[in-house]
Amino acid sequence: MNGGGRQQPGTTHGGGAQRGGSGVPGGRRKQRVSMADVATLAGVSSQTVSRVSNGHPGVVDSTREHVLAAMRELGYRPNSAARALRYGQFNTIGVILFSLASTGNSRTVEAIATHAAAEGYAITLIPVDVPTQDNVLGAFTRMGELAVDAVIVIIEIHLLDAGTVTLPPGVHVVIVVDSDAGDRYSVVDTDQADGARRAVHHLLDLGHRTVWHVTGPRTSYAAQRRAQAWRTTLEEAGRPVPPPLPGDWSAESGYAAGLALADEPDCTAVFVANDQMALGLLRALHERGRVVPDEISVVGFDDIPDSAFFIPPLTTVHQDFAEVGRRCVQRVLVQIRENQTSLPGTDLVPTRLVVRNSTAAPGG
Amino acid sequence: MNGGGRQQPGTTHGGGAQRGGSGVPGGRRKQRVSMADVATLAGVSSQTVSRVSNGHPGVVDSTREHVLAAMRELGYRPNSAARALRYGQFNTIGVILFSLASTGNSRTVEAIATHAAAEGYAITLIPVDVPTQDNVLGAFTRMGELAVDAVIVIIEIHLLDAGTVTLPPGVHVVIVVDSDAGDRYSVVDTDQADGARRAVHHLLDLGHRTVWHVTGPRTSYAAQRRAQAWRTTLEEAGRPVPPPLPGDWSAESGYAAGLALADEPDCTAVFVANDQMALGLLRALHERGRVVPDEISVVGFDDIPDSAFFIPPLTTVHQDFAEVGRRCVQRVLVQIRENQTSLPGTDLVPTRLVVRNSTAAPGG
DNA sequence: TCGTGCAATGTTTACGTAAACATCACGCCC
DNA sequence: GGGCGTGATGTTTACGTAAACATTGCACGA
Repeated sequence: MNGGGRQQPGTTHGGGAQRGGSGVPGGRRKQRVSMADVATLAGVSSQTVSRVSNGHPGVVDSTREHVLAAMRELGYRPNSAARALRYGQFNTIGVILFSLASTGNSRTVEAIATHAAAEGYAITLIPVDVPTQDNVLGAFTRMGELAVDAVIVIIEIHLLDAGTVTLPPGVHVVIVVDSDAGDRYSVVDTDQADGARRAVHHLLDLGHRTVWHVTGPRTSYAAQRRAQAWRTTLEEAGRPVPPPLPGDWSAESGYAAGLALADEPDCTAVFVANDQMALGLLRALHERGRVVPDEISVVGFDDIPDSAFFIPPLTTVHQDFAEVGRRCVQRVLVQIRENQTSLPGTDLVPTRLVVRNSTAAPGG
Repeated sequence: MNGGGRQQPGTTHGGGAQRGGSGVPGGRRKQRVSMADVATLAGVSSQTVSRVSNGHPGVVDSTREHVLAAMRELGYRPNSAARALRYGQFNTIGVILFSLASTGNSRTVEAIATHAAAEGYAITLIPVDVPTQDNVLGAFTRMGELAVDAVIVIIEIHLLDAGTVTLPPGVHVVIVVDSDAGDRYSVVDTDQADGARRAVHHLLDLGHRTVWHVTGPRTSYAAQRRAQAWRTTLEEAGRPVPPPLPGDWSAESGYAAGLALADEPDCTAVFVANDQMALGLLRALHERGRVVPDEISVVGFDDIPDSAFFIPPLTTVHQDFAEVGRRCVQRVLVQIRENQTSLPGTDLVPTRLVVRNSTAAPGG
């Protein structure tokens, strides 16, 4: 079979870069090595190869060695398509997300991928550029076709919450991040409310009379939670609640809010719903000659790596995205293994406040 | 990790047990609807269902309608495992990457995912936390097992370049970003040298005598390219070449470089190898009372969204990550379709300079 | 000595799909 | 009007794996 007749037309410009790997017969081409090939070489049945491949007991050492040697020689690799067909599962977790652009999402996805890999699962990514019901549903359909074993949804919308999108029944495990659908689905999220509370308390504790707020987009459940907690915390402390300034997560919207805030003589403290907006806000205040933290204190949310190098270094609420990803995978695996469609409940990952130089007592 | 049994949901075998569903959406289990089921309901053979499913001609309209109706009624979805087994391909592209943490990587991956999806391909992600040869090789092995049709590698290392890692022969298509292996593999990359040249020329054109440089990590080919182009451009202009300051992409390393640079009275212009380091550098200069751009001009690289809101807004080299991702997919698909192992050559995506407020004529 | 029983290995089969081949019905031409 | 082509549909088979079942061989006890 070596150098078999079905070779490709010779366009191997690369000079057989792949030839390096020991004498693998055949070379490129599809021709995967199957168990049958290994079995033939090792002089056993393919079932024995299967047993060795899966670490089943009941194979004598000498036989096992032969098989392993044959596997090595042929460069055998199990065919996951066949395996998936056999078992009805792919060892793959699908991830549907809106965008990788935000730090949070990409960090979460990375953690998901890492932990999934550790458990022998690969992840399949489907981005949904515009989160309409159709698109989300389409993504689910694709996931179904791809026969993933579970789907993790990372989308900041209320489609799921509003029940306008019903998750298709074919996919029997779903986990949603950033959603309040905890009663119906399995949800993992950062403890948004707790983080916001910490931020506001920090500012109040410093002596500020009240705290202004720049929100995230209305469509984000996380943004809503943060705003809600900000308001509640102020109310519980008996402080006045200034009108929230609308933002959309972008530095630009933070900049706009900063310009507006610079003209508010009363404002001595701001809680900004994420670090990027805080960056824009800091620049606006700087441009307007408002000194942070002497005149105005600023607290962000996320603790992106850069925030320690803002001017001034930003006090912010740290989100543990890696932990969120880890718990997503953990939950999903539990559900796969127990073969449950859903495991309702919300799993909140705690936050912590990172105090840097953007906050101080008022009138400092 | 052992024994007691490989957690079969025992009931699933031995017959109809897999029909476990309780009718409720979500209560169903495996419940795979196969072509045979559709065929039975439609009163045709499964082959006819296959023909309808794949849009083959030669099916009479009335029959087709029956089949489609049956599909709808049963919620039929093709099983990609079986399909993959049949065809020997998965319609999946594997992506091996070092980290999603950098803006560039996550944007590139997002673009890859988007364009792949448009072509009917899903992407499977495997992160390699520590890019040792073993880990990279392991990732390839996993990819092989997953039966992806192609692999895109996004790793900033020289393992591939140095030839210490030989890409396994089982996977017949490979594209590498950020590598100089263009002679052996198919490479798509931003035109690093061109971007760096633009940055340096911009500063020289403003009247600066020379330009300092904060580099990326030594292991990054992109960083090397930028540094090389910086040096060459200065030399060609007959300017002195100051000693480069080492960085590692992080804002922190940029901060350190900034502190060092603040003490260089000669320094009037810096080209920083990425925006994050520029952020740290700006803060260091600010702390030391060195005014940007009046005393020192700064140019970054990447044009991350935040850079427009640095203090001052950063002049930087724009990288089109989306385009890089798009071309990766395009190349990979060409290779898959032509069934080539490799399509050597380097595809460079151009950059452009975005001038903001961090640069000015010297002594301004 | 011959079963017995168990451990090691082989054989059959099914998973869902689709190519290749087989059949069937119908209408057309000589 | 009968052979025959053509288009519509059915049947067989293979893809690679692994559970279920079948077979072999050997040790041990009666």
